Amino acid sequence: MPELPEVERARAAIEAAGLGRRIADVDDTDTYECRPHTPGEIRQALVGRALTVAHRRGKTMWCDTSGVGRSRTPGPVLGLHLGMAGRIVISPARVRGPSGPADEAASGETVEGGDPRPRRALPGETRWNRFTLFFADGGSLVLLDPRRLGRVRLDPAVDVLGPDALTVTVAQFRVVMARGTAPVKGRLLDQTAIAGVGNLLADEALWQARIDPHRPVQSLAPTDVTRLHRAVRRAVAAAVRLGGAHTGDVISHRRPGGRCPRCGTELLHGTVGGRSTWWCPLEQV
DNA sequence: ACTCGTGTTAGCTG
DNA sequence: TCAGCTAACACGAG
Repeated sequence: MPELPEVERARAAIEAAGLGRRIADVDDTDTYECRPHTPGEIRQALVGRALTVAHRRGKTMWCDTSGVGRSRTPGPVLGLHLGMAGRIVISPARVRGPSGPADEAASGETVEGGDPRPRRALPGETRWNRFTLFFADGGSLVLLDPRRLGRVRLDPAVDVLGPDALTVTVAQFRVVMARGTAPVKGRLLDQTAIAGVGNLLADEALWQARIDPHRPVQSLAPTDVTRLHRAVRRAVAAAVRLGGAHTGDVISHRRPGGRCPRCGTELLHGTVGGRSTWWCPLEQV
């Protein structure tokens, strides 16, 4: 799951529970998740530092890091991407009991980011842990990612992303939609055009705006573009508020036999912009 | 067994 | 050179 709303939830979790904790060790040995870094490279760069700020643009997160010890020179930026199935789990500091760390009691609560829906992973399940920051206080920040399409990397390129979908202005949106022949859904999914719209949010916004996902961007009238801009921002904001991209009005109807929640027409299914797409053939024109 | 997929990107094509 | 498209990635879920 993650689209922008789930990533924002993960960012907020890091902000709430992951900042200012000294990094004592790092498990960066998953060569898929940490590509193109080699095992030990991220560990070497981060041990002794702490995360200081958690940022997000679209579906990409990145954290600033502190200097080591008393050094004021900041460390590298830690980029985090949840891919298609990633989650962030942050566990609290452990309180050392009189007989040592073995009988610690947790202080505070485990904080999660990413898709909030329940899943099958058993408590204590670690096989999907792809990257871990072990804090000096005994807690940790873990990136879980069954599908291994997430990415952890130092100093990620953020400037290649388009404006964030939550805050994109209508002027920026017009520029993005002004050129080319791509289907409008494909353009919405292009992270260098607009950052943060994934497959579900794209279907939801196009349905809200009553625009056929196949329409070439150049064929959109100015009123279509302004309507779509509003629909994108509203759909993303509502999904952030409600807890995920799956909360959209049309999303639960994206299945064989599913009908348009407004007019009852059976939704059509196809591939647009390389992704599975559902739309109302009567209203989306 | 087999298909699908809420993301990204290298590589191909016109 | 560039926009657009496809396959591949990796692996769980139905």
